[in-house]
Amino acid sequence: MRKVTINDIAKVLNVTPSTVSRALAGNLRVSLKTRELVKAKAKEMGYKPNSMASALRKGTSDTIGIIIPRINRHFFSNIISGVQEVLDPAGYNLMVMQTGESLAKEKKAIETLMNNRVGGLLLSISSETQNGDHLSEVIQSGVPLVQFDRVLSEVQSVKIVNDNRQGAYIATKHLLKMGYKRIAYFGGNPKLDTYINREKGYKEALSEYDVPIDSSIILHDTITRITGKEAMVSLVKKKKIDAVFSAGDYSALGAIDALKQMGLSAPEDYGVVGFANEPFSEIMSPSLSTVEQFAQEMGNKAAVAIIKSIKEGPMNYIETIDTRFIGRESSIKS
Amino acid sequence: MRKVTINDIAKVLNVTPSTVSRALAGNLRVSLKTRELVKAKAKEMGYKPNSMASALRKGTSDTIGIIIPRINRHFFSNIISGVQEVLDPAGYNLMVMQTGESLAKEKKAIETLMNNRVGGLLLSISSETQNGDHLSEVIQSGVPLVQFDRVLSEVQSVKIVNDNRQGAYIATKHLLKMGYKRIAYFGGNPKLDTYINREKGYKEALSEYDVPIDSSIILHDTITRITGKEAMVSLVKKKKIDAVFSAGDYSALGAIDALKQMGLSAPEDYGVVGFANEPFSEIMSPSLSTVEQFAQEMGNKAAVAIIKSIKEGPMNYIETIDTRFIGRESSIKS
DNA sequence: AACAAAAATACAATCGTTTGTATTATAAAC
DNA sequence: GTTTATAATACAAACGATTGTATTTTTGTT
Repeated sequence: MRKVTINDIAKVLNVTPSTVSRALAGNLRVSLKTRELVKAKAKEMGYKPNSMASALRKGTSDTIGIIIPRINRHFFSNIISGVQEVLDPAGYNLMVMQTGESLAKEKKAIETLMNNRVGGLLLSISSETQNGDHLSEVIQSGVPLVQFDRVLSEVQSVKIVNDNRQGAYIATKHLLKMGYKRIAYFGGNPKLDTYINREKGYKEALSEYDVPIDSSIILHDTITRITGKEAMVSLVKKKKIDAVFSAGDYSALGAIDALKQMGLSAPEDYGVVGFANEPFSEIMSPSLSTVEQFAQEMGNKAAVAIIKSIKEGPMNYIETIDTRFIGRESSIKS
Repeated sequence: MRKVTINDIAKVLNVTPSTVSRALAGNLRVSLKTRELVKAKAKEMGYKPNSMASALRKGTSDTIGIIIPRINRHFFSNIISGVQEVLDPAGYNLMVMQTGESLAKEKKAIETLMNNRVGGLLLSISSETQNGDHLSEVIQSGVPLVQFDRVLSEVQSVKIVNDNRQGAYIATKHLLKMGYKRIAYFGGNPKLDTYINREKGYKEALSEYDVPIDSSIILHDTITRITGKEAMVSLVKKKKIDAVFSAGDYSALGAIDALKQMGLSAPEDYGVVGFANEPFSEIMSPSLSTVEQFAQEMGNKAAVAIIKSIKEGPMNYIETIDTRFIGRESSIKS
């Protein structure tokens, strides 16, 4: 019941293992006749290549590692799906690691993947990660790296990101067009590029409409349903705002919770726009205006980039994916 | 810049590679003194084990494969999360494969994982899968198998499933208690155990309340938002029902879409209960009564089972996880 | 001090591929 | 028909860890 190996095939056909290996790989150094003979025999004998042996000898495998903060987040699971869409037909496998936003776990994940001799590494950093010190091993070893969504700009690699600035800009502009003037900003971790850029886009739109930027209504770490709700209650009480652009849908949802609780509503009393197009944003009532990010596409691009990097050596460029504004009830006054 | 190997350490310390290997593995055959010496030197030299070499020699790896229909589905991504929660601290890695509900892809995934000499296999079958023929290779090779959520009962393995019957039973009973009498059933693929059991639970509750079972209001393959809406429109027009128990939240959402469109509402005119506790079910309006499945817990249990199977050899039992009914606006008449 | 028993380490084969180099077989050239 | 070029295959050494067996060293006993 032992597995059939290349050597077994070689013995049966009275050739050497090297010939079998080359034949199976389609190497032109072995004649067409033998190539076909070997392939047929391999199939007949039920040969299954041992990826471990191959990886050991070659020093690299057909497995690609991906590291993300959380797999059970709509955005990231869609990215994975997009990655596999490309990797699968190309013959690569995917090993998934989660950091749970912890730098320590991120380091461990990188180490594990390196020990497994992955052919390439896809990474979206944890919110704790401040620099690329822990990536030096990856860079030095020559294993190609592709960063996506949350990237460290200091680290040399392909970077695939959303145009967060543009998305936030359009969303904020939309609110301005609808006549809202005092628009709050709810952001996340202010150290992440993602949120830095969303804030930039927000400010840019305000400036364009000559609306003064008021730092007292620009909030950070206000990205969950709970914190969004609390912030909204407070801002409404202070009568400081007439709308919110939230850098996440959850905090936008929280804002709407707050309005409902206070007997107010969107878009009549306050305009609300989120970011991410979470599945619930369309379903909730009022439905939530938001910015759609193309996660699947991001996954596709990251996968294409890693395959290219594997074949042609590490590269270094940034690719930006446009976002799309989706206007819904929460911000469209009739 | 070459990687440090066990042999390098051996040379430096003037011992043999076997001693180093055993020392690093904590084997008592090597003296405490050498063990500590080796470990220290390994650390000093920046030794990183080569998982491939180890896997080749041992014939198995510390990687566990998981096969699911779709990763970007809330339920499954939460299972993965739960699996990793257990696997991670135990030193196992996870390789994730998606079938997209295709049997052909499922076969390929199994082959790939077997070629990668995974230590164990976690599987939730595709909706196309009818039998376990393609699993014979796994069973024969002795690689432990754990099925979860969607399982083939004919195949010998650990099986971790939700108590779908119980969940459906409680949900239907709840509708009956609320005074609804003519309750439709919206199901999925009627060949999957999952839906067979939900239908069973539904019927059981009806029988208990002496409500006759009417096959004209028992619908299969009605599990998406669209099909749920269409079915609801049709049933309401025919005045056949006063409530729906849907085996999925999406079709329940569709049913509510239908009601809204016809100027009707839940729970006043029709009661609606879903299944799955999708994130949107709490957020939508009216909020949706549903049955919560503990995906994370299922993942935990599957992971524990696979580790146990790896250590103690393949096992064969079924573990059932209770579901929990969550009553919300869509079915609670005041 | 001699010997047995136990502990520690060394030796060597092995896992299944891959790949550079050497060798043999075939074809082409004169 | 010999020489040269080319195609096809064989040989053999890796890749890095693991593990059964053999050997050496240490410890204990009398």
